[in-house]
Amino acid sequence: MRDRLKPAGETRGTDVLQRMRADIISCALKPGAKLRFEGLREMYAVSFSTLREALSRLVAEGLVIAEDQRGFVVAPVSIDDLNDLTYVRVLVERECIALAIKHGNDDWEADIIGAFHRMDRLQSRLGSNYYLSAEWAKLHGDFHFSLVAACGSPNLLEIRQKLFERAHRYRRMSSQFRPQWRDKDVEHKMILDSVIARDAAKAQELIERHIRETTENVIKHAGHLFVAADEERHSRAAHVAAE
Amino acid sequence: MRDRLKPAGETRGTDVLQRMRADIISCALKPGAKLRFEGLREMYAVSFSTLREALSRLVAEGLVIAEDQRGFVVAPVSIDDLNDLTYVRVLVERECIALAIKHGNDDWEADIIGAFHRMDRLQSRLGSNYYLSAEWAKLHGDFHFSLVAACGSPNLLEIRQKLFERAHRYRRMSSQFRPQWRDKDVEHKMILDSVIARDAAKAQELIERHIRETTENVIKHAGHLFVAADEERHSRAAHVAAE
DNA sequence: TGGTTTGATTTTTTCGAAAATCAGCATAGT
DNA sequence: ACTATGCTGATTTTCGAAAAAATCAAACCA
Repeated sequence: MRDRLKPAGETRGTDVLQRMRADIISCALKPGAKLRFEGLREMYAVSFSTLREALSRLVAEGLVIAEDQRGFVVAPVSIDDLNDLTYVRVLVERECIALAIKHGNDDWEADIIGAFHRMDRLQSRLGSNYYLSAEWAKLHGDFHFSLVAACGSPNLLEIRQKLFERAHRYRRMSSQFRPQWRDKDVEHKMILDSVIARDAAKAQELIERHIRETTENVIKHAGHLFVAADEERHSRAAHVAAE
Repeated sequence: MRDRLKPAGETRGTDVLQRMRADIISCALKPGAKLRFEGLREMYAVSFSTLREALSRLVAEGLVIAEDQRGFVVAPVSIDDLNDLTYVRVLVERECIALAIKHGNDDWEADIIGAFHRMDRLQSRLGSNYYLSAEWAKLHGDFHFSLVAACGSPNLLEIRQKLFERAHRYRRMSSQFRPQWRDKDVEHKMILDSVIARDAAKAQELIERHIRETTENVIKHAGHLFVAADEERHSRAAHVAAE
């Protein structure tokens, strides 16, 4: 089941990278955990070098931290990190969405509406626990990307994407400790409308609030985990693969 | 001469990464050039895996581009890329400097003045061709970093640093085709003064102009190289190590 | 001629063994 | 008792050979 067909021209290292990224975001690999090669080699069924390459790439994405001569560690989570991440995300997303509204054409609008629809439909189908679904998370990511896709700046979009994925790990962490998510779909619809109406200032305002409120919720519901995860790293950073 | 003493705890891969980054920025490895392993292995005297790791990390910095199953290529240069880079840099640097002015303390100010002094002195010593010196480039980078060092956002600083280095390659390219640099030291002094005076709006304005004017100069003096470099990639992307 | 297949060659990617380094523990010296 | 030193086992890092994939060119057919 793990050995699904490789998309044409995809390298094994790239495949491991993606699986590992997913595992870090889903916290199957816990924040702060030591990443020992022997364990990972079994877990992902690849060699040292391939593993090392994937790890190096994850370091660049900020999901893994490397210390020369003493291996790799899953990037720890902390309130400071989350706040900084939020700060930068607000800056970048505001810029992206303003640019997209300026440059976007009809196709761009159509893609947004389509992405929203897909996300909305799956949400209805899944019921109140939609936010635990990996598939919904994917569509949610697609929707947010569609909003800024027409931004026209490859560099800004790339930066945005990396930040989004790091934030995703925090959202994911909190979603497990939260009885009910707030009405995000209402917010999404409002953002959608403001974008289609080409009201840049309003879209910026809404997206900023969307990001900030999510962060507040994460801290409220999962903040207690952060310190624990960090302590774990210092005490017994052990057996990751087993869990 | 190449095998200088390794700083304690530094890994061979990290060492290669740094040498390669320097070579790409200095265009010893030309934009768009195919990076063949056999050649690089001789050039840097390391094994395939180590090389591969360094390359992967450079991909993350945007200095190298990887295509699965068909190797690595030095990131090409183009006017579009430079313009986009400039756009994002203006956004990021403006934010950084405003934050630094807000949060910086006396030590921060002292570091800036020190960094400017070092740069200024070397500049006088080197005379009119200062901008060709690698050492001056280093101090120039240090000065610009010192301006924003107190910004307080690790994420923003990291993004800034990567963008700065990519832009550095463009500056470097143009510097070889330019008879005389403009009076950057005057601009630097003005930025310095506005920062010490804690005039955020002015500092933002000056740094933006500094970046934009540099870009304009690069395009004017080196723009003709960009297309050529790109064509080269398509036609005969050959022997890099030899040159 | 134009386009496709085949096979040899080059280049990239993967592998696991070997070397280097680190962390923990015991021993010796002050 | 306390720091320094040297061992031992665990872990990371490096290596180059072997496997996989792409490229190039000649041969082939329509």
